Amino acid sequence: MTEKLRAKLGAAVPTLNEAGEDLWSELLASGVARELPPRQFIRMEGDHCEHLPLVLSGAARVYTMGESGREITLYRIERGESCILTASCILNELEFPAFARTETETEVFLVPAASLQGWFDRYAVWRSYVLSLVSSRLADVIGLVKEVTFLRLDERLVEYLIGAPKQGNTVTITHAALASELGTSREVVSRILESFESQGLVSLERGSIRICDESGLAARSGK
Amino acid sequence: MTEKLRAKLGAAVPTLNEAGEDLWSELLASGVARELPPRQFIRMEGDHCEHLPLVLSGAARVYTMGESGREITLYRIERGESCILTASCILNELEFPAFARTETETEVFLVPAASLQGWFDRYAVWRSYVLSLVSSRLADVIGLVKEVTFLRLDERLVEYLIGAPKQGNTVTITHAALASELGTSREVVSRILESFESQGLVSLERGSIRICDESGLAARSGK
DNA sequence: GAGGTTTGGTGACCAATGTCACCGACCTCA
DNA sequence: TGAGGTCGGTGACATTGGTCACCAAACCTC
Repeated sequence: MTEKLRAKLGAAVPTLNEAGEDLWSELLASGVARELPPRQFIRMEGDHCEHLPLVLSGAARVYTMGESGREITLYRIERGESCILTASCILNELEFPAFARTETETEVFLVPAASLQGWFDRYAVWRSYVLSLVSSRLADVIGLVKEVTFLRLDERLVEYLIGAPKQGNTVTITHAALASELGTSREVVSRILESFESQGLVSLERGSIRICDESGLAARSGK
Repeated sequence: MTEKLRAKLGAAVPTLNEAGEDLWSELLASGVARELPPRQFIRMEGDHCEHLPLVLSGAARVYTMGESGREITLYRIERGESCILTASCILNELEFPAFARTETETEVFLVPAASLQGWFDRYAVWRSYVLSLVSSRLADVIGLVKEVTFLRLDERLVEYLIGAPKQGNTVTITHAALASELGTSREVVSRILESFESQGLVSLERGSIRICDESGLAARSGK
């Protein structure tokens, strides 16, 4: 039982394989694995955080929302990562400034907030795990500021399509979801996609977008 | 000499007063104080970082830039803070994703990159200093994404004016500098300020903005 | 296959923003 | 006092993006 969990954790978070027995026994003693359904909220804006979720499989989306209800994705938490924003909140006693929600069925390992600081002080492996996550988030979000401030929506849409997970050359996402990614509205996304289609860059189907001319598409992001 | 420096560091970074002699002696042995003139670049985009600057007095602005040359301020580094983005870059071996530049005459204490990781492993005080800085930056920048994505410029301008450093009720800044704060162009700022003035909310002078009706101004940010 | 739900297409419209091209006022300093 | 730089005002414009109001097609469930 515990063996299985340990294997899973080790596989998801390679860094932890360098951990000693002491950290492992604390991890396994105080943490709990949990299975979350898709679209389950992990955190709401303003939450106080009582545990740190570490993603074993699946993924969660971290996003924020404007008054109008429009959303924008800040980043995703994938296998092996954890909701580091939670960690920050715990360590600085801040409120959580965003929403986090699973996208697919997601297995998480929950670590109680109380343990975090102590581990951070005692275990170098844990330290570097946490710190490198926080800092790469910081870099991500700075990149996002840059995008939002200086790029047009069509350029951002291209970047999304190019970087998105694909089956072959097809991105499976609805226009509405794409709008929530980018922080805009469905109509605007549809309009831009339609113009891409009329230029032969993509072909559209209900619920998915096939990229026909990736280099042509990429060229649109430059200008 | 060293005594003076130690006092200065301790005064600027209260956390360090909890540090033991071991950390102090390393700090003082490997770091160097330096006086920087206003508008001096500390970091350029793409830099590799060789030392971590810790601000003893003065302030630096961290910003990024679009292709057109427009700028947007990400945050400021004030007394006692350090260019934590530098720390992230050092620890993760990334390139620096922004610009950092002093605003006023600024005293910094330079810590060589090579020392950082070791201190981070050995000294709890140093750890919590670094981690709390990184995480509060993350929260700041997430807030910025939210602003940029969901607020209109006039609302953001109001927020800036309300939060800005003032002498009495006067904010000393040029329209062009304000534009660089917000990531827009000077003309747009002038236009909005002019409309504020015509509503009796502010009064404008060359190089400064006097806030006449703070609550009226604040009301404009809501709607 | 009927009815509800999800998805996306569309046109019209307007508000917000960025850009260009000036000009004039003011400031500094040689 | 004259020259050059900084600061800001302004009008005209084009583009971009957000919103509203529908509708129609595709899909799902019973």
